Amino acid sequence: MQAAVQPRLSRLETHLEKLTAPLITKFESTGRLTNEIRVALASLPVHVKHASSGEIVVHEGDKPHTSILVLRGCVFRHKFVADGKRQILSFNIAGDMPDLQSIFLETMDHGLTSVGESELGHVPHEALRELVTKNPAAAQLLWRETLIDAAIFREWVSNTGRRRAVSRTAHLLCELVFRARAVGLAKDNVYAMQLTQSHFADALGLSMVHVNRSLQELRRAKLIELAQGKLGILNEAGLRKIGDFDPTYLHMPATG
Amino acid sequence: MQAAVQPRLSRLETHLEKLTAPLITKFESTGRLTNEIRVALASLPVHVKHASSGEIVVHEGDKPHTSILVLRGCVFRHKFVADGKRQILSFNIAGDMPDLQSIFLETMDHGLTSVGESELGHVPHEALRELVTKNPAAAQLLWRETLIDAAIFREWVSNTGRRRAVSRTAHLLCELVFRARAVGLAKDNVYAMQLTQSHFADALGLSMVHVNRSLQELRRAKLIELAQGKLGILNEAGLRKIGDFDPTYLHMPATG
DNA sequence: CGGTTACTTGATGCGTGTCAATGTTAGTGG
DNA sequence: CCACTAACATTGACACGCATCAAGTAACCG
Repeated sequence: MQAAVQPRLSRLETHLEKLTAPLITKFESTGRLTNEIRVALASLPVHVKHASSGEIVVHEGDKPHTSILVLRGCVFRHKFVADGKRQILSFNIAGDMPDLQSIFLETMDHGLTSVGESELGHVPHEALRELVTKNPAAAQLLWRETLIDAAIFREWVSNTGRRRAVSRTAHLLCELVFRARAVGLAKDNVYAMQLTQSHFADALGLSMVHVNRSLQELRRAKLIELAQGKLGILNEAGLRKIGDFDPTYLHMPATG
Repeated sequence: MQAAVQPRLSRLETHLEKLTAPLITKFESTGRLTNEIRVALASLPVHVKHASSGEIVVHEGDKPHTSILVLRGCVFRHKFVADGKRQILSFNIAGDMPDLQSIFLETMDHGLTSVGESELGHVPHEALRELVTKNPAAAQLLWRETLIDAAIFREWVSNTGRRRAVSRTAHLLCELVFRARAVGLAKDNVYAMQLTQSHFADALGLSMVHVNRSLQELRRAKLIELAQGKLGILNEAGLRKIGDFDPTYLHMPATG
């Protein structure tokens, strides 16, 4: 399957099995990963590219022929509204495929930008389509990922629509930590991230100034520490309470 | 395939081929519907139930064994946040499967309520899973539906996060009319709907009072007529401009 | 025809945005 | 190693969009 669609080889592609590792790790925790699927995923052609800080990797309106698998770093999806204001739609870390939907939706309805430096695996749609046509189990695993993606959007609609600034901010922090933990990126309740308050503002539908004040309120309440790219959760129960955070919507295997 | 999973028969089920008609009509316009898929969809077992006005059909937290296909009427998805406020996540009309995601996401992260009286087809997950396992083309058509669903959520995040009340309201009206048109439910730019201003408020993250004032502003500007359950678009270009509405996110076949 | 539900209107206050200045930190080159 | 710079974070003053409260009106319904 792979030979037909193999793109130009990068040096890293000689270690194919390693490239989809973050994806496989993620699926493993769900208990849905058979050996057959693992092999199929591991043999997907992946072309690794480096993205620099702030680089727009995919533009709104593009008609891409690959989907992106985040290997290292962090990216975000975004839209622009009429007056130039930006809305961030999701943050995505290692193991996420933030534009997987483009395999069946021709035109990108949003853009994709790298937060800091990141490494992104580009997977040809052709290969993905062949995989999901021939391997229903793998298809359903990927489909499920896009369904969780949608579930997160639903929660963001609620968050933005019906919670006030402090609660909204706390909710986002909870989500980030939960998802980072699930892929082993948040040890000891500390998560290294490079998001600025400006990113938070655009994700939460708030002004940067107000995000700053909301974060201060969370710090004053001894719920979090946040400085120099390190987010520390001091009181998770408290943060979840303020953020009205119930992780059900993340549809993780064993989250109580 | 069907015999194994056939649920108790309702009288209407003797006309199986008619029940998935709204779904098939919708897919036909995309040009992706082969005869084989049509037959497969038409032979899905569908158990028709009537839902009364305001009836909660599926609750948040449920673990359903069927997905719902709207046959007639209108339903909406919703979540509740800590202080009891409600957020509406989508409005769904004939041909929509608002909780299709439940085939792979065990727990409902939102509820489903009927707006007025409606007729809902319940399709067993078992039959759907068998269909999508044996028929990749049908699977991809359904997958694509859930991807469009997600695209609409993304737009709602932007709408709620970054547009002000009047623009937000106009945007929602545009979306409703576009989607109604796509399934033949909005003739002559008039769409019959039973949504109250309260529904709009919960969908837009606004108070009912402010929705009322926003609608008045749109009426004063001669952009819409809205009364007695009839929404009339008087100046579509104007409404789209105010609502900053670009239908790309609906991923319809031929929308300019 | 009385009760209910939806819509409308006005008055008031709060939450958040905007503007503008300043502080802080990290990176850079002389 | 320090001056310079740019990006990010913080603070205060003020304005405004929208929520809330409350009352009233119109439409619908059995």
